[in-house]
Amino acid sequence: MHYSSFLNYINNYINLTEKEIAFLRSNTNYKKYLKGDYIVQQGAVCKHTNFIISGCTKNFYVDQQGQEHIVTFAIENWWSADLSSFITQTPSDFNVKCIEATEVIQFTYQNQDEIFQNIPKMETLFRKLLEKALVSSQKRIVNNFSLSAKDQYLYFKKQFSTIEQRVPQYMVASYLGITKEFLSKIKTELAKD
Amino acid sequence: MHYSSFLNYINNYINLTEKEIAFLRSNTNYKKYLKGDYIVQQGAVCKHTNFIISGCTKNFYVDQQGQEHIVTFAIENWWSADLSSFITQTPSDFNVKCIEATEVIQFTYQNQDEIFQNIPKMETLFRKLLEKALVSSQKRIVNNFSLSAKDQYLYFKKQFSTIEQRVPQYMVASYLGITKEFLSKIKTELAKD
DNA sequence: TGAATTTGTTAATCTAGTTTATTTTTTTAT
DNA sequence: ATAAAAAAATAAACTAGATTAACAAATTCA
Repeated sequence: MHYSSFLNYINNYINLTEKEIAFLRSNTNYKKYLKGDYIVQQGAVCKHTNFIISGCTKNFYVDQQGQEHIVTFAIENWWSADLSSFITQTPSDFNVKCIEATEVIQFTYQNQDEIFQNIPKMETLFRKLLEKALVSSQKRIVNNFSLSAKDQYLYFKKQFSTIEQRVPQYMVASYLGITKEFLSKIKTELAKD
Repeated sequence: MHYSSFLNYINNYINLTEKEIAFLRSNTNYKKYLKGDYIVQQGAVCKHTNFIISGCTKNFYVDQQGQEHIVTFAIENWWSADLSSFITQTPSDFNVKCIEATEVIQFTYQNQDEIFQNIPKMETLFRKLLEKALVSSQKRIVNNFSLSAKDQYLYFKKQFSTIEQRVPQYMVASYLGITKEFLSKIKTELAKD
């Protein structure tokens, strides 16, 4: 039952045979995290890529001044991991933490490798996911440079209205790279309309 | 002869048979651009992914105020395209322009598709490239938020010293998201040591 | 070779966003 | 229901980096 949303998701992109589905199941596992749990901690190796069945996570970096910078949020039907640590299997500079209780399907580096070798369609799916993720990451860089903080907030709200509603405001500020005080100011300004 | 550096590059990652090499050749083509030529123009579809044999390109966005924001540079042995437009085959928001005379091996969307279907190792190679590109894109976002302009410049210089030496300073400023005047200030400050 | 264009510098003034500190509101747990 | 904790709002002083404008150097190319 845990797998149904995962298989549904995959089914949107590619068609798998019964045998391939069985292979996928036997090379992944289900896990449940509580609110506040770390899936990856700065300094530890990111062991898994996680498909989120339910819940919400943040991927963030803590800088030398102890400030938290959120790189990505992830919710249902998204993927969550520290990619840098996962692909190199070396200690991570980032953290992945559950903002809500979160259920995931996870696979290890080795699992992934075997899945890609046995089901090439899955590698194609991942290649396409990565392309999209890179595009939106580059778009975010451009927005940082060309939009005011206010317009960046509006863009975020438009793109991720679900997340904006689920997540405390100070985390949105951290994602946008501004202070919570300034975001608060922006919001009161926007409300005057 | 044009292909030797391309094949060398690929050989660093995967081993291809003679037959596969022949297939790759017949599904790509060589092209030479002059300094100042556009490879992709804002509003046009990005037809090709380009492997750079020699030269240097910039991928940039022109915002509503007419300001140019450089997203990436690319030199020998790198890939250059507007990924967003290429993967969707829809008009681009970005430009790719040659900063120097530039020779490339290029393939179309269809070429790429056929290559991936006939040489799955090539898709694996691309998947891994994309992973690395995404990691460095995310790292750049974090740096934007957690480093001062000075430290961002130092990081860029360390990471891309070749590019820093080849490219006019105002383009480095554009890449860093600061004004050329401010970069000039940073450099004179750094020189006082 | 020298005029035109591109690139880089300096300095004064300005502003978007930060910092710090205090207060208010909302959420959580008992 | 209520105390404690977490999150949000407000406001004043402050700063990293932008803007403008004038000038200087370096390339380019006729």
